[in-house]
Amino acid sequence: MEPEKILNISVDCVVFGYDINTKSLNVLLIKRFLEREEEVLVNDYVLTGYHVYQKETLDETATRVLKELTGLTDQYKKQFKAFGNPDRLTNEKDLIWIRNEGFNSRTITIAYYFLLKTDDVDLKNNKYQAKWFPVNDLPELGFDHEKIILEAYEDLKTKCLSEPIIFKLLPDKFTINEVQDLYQSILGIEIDNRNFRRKLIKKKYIIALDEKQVGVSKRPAQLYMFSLDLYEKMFKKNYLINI
Amino acid sequence: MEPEKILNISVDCVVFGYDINTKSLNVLLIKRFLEREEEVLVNDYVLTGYHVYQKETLDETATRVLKELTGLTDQYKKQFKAFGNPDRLTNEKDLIWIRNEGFNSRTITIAYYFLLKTDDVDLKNNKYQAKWFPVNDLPELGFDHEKIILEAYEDLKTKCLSEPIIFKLLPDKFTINEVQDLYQSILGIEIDNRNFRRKLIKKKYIIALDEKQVGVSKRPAQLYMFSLDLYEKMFKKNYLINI
DNA sequence: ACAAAAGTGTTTTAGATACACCCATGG
DNA sequence: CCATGGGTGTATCTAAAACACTTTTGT
Repeated sequence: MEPEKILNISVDCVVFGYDINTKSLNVLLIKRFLEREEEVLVNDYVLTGYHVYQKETLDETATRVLKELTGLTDQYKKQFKAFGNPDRLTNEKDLIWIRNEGFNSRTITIAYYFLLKTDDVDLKNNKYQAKWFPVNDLPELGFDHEKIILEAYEDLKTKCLSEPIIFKLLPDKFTINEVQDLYQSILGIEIDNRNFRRKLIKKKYIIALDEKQVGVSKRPAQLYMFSLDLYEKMFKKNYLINI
Repeated sequence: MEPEKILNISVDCVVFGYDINTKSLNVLLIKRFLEREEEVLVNDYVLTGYHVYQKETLDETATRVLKELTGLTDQYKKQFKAFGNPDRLTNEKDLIWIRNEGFNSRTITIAYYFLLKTDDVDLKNNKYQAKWFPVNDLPELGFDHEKIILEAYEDLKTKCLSEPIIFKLLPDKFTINEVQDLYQSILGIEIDNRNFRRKLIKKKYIIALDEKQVGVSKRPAQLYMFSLDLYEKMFKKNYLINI
């Protein structure tokens, strides 16, 4: 039997997945489809989310939602904002959907985002018809989910400049150029390869491995890993005022 | 008649007020007191907060709460986190209080913080017995409000390094040393006056006025103001990766 | 041998840091 | 005239920015 739900509080999850091959930052969305008497009433995409249970924390709800969608646990997650406008679920399709599902139109959602690798998710036979979309090329979205995604993206852009969360989007072993590509994808900027390379290699917590890429069709690159342990040991808060 | 409340969703407000005279960053707290048959059951402090109304946004709830407590409107506010652990209101005093007030023990709160000047609030005859406390010397707090305050403070510390929100805590006309004192209070650090002064004066949106302090007992200092307009005009996002 | 991506150095410029004394004013 | 806080200048160092060619490898 399902635990008791809180009917007016949900958690919505923006699942960011980086595709290292296409160099694309993607968002995982599920299909929202409803038809009646041959007529398609609702046909768009939404974030995955669910009501909070009476006996769980918000973090637990988020973890549960991700696991239900992808099977994954222990991924980086961040609660970034609550959305609670009274009109956030009130466009026509949303009302049809809500009536059909029987939940509260005045629902407040606590939004999280997750950072993981597209490759880690197997979407074959996904029961929600989940699909990856580039964050810069989203489909038609239900509810206020476009807004939620864009705010998550903004937070990610800011945060990746000051915290080493970028490595959550990459495999354990990566090349310098892959990190650069990722920054460029997220931030939508061009970075000078020489300067970037020097800067990154200088960090003591970016560790050169005794390994190179295998199975690439051109010159294989040096592999590196990120040591969270070393990062935290040497972390020193700097109070640089930059206004 | 009071609008309909959402019984399990509240907004709590961390009201930061800077006292330019004592150079103290303070938090405004209200008294929580309950006695029965001569026995004091609850006697501590809490944040101000209230349930969200059915027909208002979360921002509107926060604004309303601040107005009710201080009479002030149009102050800088920021929604910074939602707190929703099932056990967040379950220590003994909290349960007594909740039973007495008749609200839901599984309440999720959306926490905001406000930035203003201690001087702008008149606490004479305040109906909530509101009182300022230095953020570094808080009294005994009910619910999970100490945690909420500390998280708000962390967010403020981070944010004041990269956004010009510091000026929300100062009068319109201020001296360079007042800004320095404020940074030092918030961050708990010492700053070199010459370097700080040079750096601040160089900014084009820090405007020297044709005015000096009046009524001070020593050499009056040059007054400056902050131009949000100029700041926004010249604002250029920098993508400095600092991990 | 060639295509493709990996990798490499130097110069300039901007800003952070460190540091100690004189000055203007009100009392 | 003196106590107090306001205000000032320079030298060093670190890191960012700008910039183009050579090397390695798989095919």
